[in-house]
Amino acid sequence: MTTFIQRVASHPGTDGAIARTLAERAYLSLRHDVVCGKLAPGEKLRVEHLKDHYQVGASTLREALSLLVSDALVSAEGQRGFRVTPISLADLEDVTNTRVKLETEALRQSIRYGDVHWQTALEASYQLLTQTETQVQSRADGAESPQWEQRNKQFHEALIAGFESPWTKYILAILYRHAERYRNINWRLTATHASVRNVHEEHEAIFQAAINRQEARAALALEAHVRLTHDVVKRQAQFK
Amino acid sequence: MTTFIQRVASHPGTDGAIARTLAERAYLSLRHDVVCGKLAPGEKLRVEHLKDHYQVGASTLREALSLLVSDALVSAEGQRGFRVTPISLADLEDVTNTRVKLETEALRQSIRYGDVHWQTALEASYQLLTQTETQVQSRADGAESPQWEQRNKQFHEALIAGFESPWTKYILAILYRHAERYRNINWRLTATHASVRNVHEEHEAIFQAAINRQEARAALALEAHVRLTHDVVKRQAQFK
DNA sequence: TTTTTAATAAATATCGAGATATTTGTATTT
DNA sequence: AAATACAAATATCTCGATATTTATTAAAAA
Repeated sequence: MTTFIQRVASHPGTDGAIARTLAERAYLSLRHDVVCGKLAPGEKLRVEHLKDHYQVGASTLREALSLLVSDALVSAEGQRGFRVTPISLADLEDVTNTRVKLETEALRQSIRYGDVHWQTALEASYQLLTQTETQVQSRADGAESPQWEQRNKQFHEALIAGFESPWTKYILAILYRHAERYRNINWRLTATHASVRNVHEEHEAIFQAAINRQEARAALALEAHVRLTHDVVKRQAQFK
Repeated sequence: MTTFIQRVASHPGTDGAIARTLAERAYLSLRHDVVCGKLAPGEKLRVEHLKDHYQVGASTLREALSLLVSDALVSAEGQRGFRVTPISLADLEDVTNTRVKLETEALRQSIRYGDVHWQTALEASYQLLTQTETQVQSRADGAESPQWEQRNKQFHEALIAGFESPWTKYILAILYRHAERYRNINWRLTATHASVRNVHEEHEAIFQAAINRQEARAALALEAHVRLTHDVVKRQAQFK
């Protein structure tokens, strides 16, 4: 008898987390496909179709979809099934504002109380991100870069790692994923040579202020950074 | 053939929301039982047992539990089932701090931009809450009051209703539920005659400041209120 | 033509059995 | 006696079939 749950290479975009159940695997795969835009905003999610594609039973797929509902990436309406949560300018602004509020505060606390270990980890993640950003820049290639996505996220996580608040981190992770989705959906338009370069300069400004323990300056730089991303997406946005 | 999903009276604590599916009904029932402490923190949630009690199949119950996972009221560990999320002093403090940060900001915005309709609704909810609180006081009865819980929640919702941010409201609703759980678990110790009276005075202070559009004062009163609730629970806390 | 009603098709939601994994208990070995 | 290996029991997880609801289409009535 073969083992039913195989130790397959995890689906891209799963943060390297090992999914011990099929439901968890389906959840991570679905989440990835929603965030990267493969499952378009507003799209109907028919269980019968999806269960074939994700290779699980109906109940298991519904379990995965239920997990996505509370992430607000999928909406459920009783007796009328699931669909990918729609996008809107108002929602993007709400995501951005809420994120700015929580993330800048977390950064301030992090700078105030972060120890040596926090600083070291931050420097390391900044180095990695810088590497990727200079590469992307030299390639002059606006194509989607999973590596950049990963390292960008890790840099943002490292910034607030000095602040001990699981709840803040949990909420920010959810909000970050939504921001990521908005970025991905408009990626081809936004990831021009120029904007990538800007982003790197912004990252540097945040990093320097954080390392030098300049709370206010770091918070302002982070706010400007998050809002600029929002502005770019908004300017290019053509929500159908 | 009889209709399978009956239009039964909804389970207490379901906010009057009509559950269109059994999974949704089970979710609301389970959530209520976790929040009110009937399902104790850390308790193992065995699907085989619960499915009988909540009168649903195994898959449906798992779906309900999955919804609770993202509310952080239930924790899931792959292949090892579900259990009620444990409580801790650190978590209570995190919940309180995060809530204070978001709720005071929301209140300030609400006061700044809230229109006449916001003010009217706030006054109405304050009246209802006052009624209940004076009744509870006169009864000199520390027993759990579902009506007070409901009106207290509605008052807090009304305070921030002038601030247009679905995300903030969604997050605060989750955090509020956790705070409610901590309150319920220690209810008998905290709901003394004196504390109920204090709470009403605090509510009045918040209300007056909000109505008079005193942002800073209202925010401070709200922070003091939330933190005091936290302090009382903390002082009485005997986490096993 | 427009509106209602009825029949059909499609999709959702639910269940319980069976496959898989973990835990518990027992025997065997060092 | 402690540690390991094996076996039974318990619980989790998964699936496909079935019941129920919603959406679609066609026919009948206004």
